Amino acid sequence: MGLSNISDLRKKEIVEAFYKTAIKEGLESTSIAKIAKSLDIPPSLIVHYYKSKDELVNALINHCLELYLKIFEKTYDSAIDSSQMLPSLINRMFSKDWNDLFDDGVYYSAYAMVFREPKFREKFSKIHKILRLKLSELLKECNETGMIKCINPDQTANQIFFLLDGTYFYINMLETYKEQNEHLESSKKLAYSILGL
Amino acid sequence: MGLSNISDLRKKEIVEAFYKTAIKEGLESTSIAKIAKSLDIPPSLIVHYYKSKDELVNALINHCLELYLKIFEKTYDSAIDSSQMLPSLINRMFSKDWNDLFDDGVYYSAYAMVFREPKFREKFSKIHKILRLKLSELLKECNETGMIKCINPDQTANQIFFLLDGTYFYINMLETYKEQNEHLESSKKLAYSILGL
DNA sequence: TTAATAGTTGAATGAGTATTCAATTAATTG
DNA sequence: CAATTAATTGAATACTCATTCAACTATTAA
Repeated sequence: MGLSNISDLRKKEIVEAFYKTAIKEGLESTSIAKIAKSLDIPPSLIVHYYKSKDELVNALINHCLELYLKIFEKTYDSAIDSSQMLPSLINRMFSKDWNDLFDDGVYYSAYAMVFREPKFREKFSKIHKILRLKLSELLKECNETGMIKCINPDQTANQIFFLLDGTYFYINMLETYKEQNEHLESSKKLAYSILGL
Repeated sequence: MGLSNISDLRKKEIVEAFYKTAIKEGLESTSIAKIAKSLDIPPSLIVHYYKSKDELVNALINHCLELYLKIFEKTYDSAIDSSQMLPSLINRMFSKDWNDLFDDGVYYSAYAMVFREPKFREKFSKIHKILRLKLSELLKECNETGMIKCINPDQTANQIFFLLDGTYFYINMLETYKEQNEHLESSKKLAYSILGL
């Protein structure tokens, strides 16, 4: 993480202010002026660092996807020993308080842009393919230790993520924590069943 | 379907123009002026029928959700006989050309509003709960005919939809039709397996 | 036919938008 | 210290936004 000069620091600061404002106001209705106000700087300074709004949105999407990836990587690293890794990962993936680390409102707004901007589509697919690859590799390792018997690790990794994404997609519509938790538990069980754990 | 007077016709016309414009330009960047232009009417006429932008967005979300629900209901009705209903439904749910009936870009943009507008959250959850209920009832019927042995139809219906939503969420990021189809096929198989078919 | 209502128009309002630019201050380098 | 570069400012640009309003034209009812 270089961020040596002021320029890079400012750029990061601006993107983070964008992210925070977008959480409150919504991604599409967050203007350069609003970001500037939250940082108490003139709007022209933001334009100085990001030549256009498009460039700024681009930087935000990068920021979001990196954040998303980091949360996953952190989950991987936190496992005590390798044999505990898979169940530990599944448990954390299907738990609401883990999901709360990231703002879904901004995430889905950014995702919606995938349908009109091919470059965003590529970014999103890249990150999600990386995540699937990581899980797939973990499954292969667990296969070798005899923990699981997974015939097609790539396919299974995909299935687990389908289940994960679909579950969060639904529970975000639900009001009570109780309801959300019940569905997460149900999906977690199904995930275990798919893995043969 | 009343739509007796001109007022109701105009209102529907406006919402549909909103939807079509949103497909091309994106939901959040579709203004009243743009909708008006596409209909070749002055913006003030739109405001006359929908007192505010918020009311207009509300009407669009209703329109989208009704459209979504209708697609499902049509799929239900199209089954030749009741014994064919379940496999026929699953096949159509997990096929891309069926999904293409509805614009996902607009759908996810609307979904993103769920995080800031409780009234939209309620609308979305209502529709999705109806869909799950319908599938659950179908599973119960299939249980009675002995077609399947589903211990918890409500939970199973949820799981099928988790898988469905998660699969579409992912394949929308993918470029090639081939890739998309492979994942849909894989998920369809898992759905069959979950149902014990 | 007259009166009342509903549909439609175009112009105007004020606030907010992204972006440009010249001027000014701060930091860095020779 | 002097010269150069980078960071910052504030004002101004042209444009789009949602919304208002008075005037106008159909349509309908009495």
